[in-house]
Amino acid sequence: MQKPLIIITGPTASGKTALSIEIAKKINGEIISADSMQVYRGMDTGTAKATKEEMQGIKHYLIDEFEPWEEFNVAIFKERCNKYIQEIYSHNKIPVIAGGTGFYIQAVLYNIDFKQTKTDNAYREKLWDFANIYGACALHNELAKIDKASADAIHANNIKRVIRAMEYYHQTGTKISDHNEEERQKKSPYSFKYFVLNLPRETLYSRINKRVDLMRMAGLEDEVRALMAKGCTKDMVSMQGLGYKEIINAIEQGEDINSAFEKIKQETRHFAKRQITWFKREKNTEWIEKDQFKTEEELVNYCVNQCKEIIPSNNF
RNA sequence: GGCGACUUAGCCAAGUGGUAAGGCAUGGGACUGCAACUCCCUGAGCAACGGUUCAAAUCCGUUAGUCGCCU
Repeated sequence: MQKPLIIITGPTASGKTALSIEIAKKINGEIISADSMQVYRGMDTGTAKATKEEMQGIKHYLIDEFEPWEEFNVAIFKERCNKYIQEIYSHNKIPVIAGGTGFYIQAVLYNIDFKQTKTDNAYREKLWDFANIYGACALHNELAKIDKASADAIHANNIKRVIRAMEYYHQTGTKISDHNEEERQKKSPYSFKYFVLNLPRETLYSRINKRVDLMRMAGLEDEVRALMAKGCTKDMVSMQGLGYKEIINAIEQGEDINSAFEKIKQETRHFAKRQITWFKREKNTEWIEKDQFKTEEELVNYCVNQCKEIIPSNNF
């Protein structure tokens, strides 16, 4: 029998964290964060991490589990997340995945296979060099020779994806396009509820702007300086996080911090838009238009009722 | 009141006689081991009116607005 899984996601600043905690409280759940940046220690205000008090005693997983200089990616996420899901079931609780990284959610929800191979950095670099010397199109042509379907699907300028497709072939001898096709057919092993929290665009954008102002007041700049003092550099994946890369740049280039914060707002708005595009494409989602609910309580109750459809009644 | 400059998409901005570059924003989209990443697509007929010309955003005139200087 398929086990229950609750997913709470949506664009940044839509209120996922608070909602997930309220729901977890009511359905006897524990939360697994699906956020590519909250996994890092020391990155708190910039990632809008929930505080201990806000968590209200609900157990959270995949927050503060890695140092900012450690390697982390979907494959690692999936492995850990699966482990925690089992652990939560063994406590007779319901796993609630909360966070805005759609790719990570997809990986777990559809049990995407990432094979056993490791990232091949040397090979990736070799291809990067090739692209730098001969151009993105030349690299893309190389991909077309080994995997025509991928080359057709990936734009030549998207070097990162072109490289991954080539790396896949290099490591497995099979085409990533075939692999993706297979994975796409998969049915979820879970009985799930996939909530996508949303707000009118205008409201969302003004919440984002306000939130960045609050992060600034809460000392985001100091947080970044502290990370830099610990040895964090802008080429690390963790430092590509919104708010981090802009401030590092401003500090290193000696640029105006005000414009750095304006840039953070702008890029966060762009990010929210990309997230929405992602969730629109996902199947079997339940969109929650937050402004249709009069109170937070009404919203929580609605979601909890929806969850009951897939949760055994002895959990309440 | 006089003199001068300017007026091109939501914003910035090229074009100075041959049928409107570019950037940003906005909106849409892709994404299956870096995903808060990376990448793609997306618009106006040039303040208004009237002239000159085969042809005007580009030249001339009038009007309006904006800015500067002067009295």
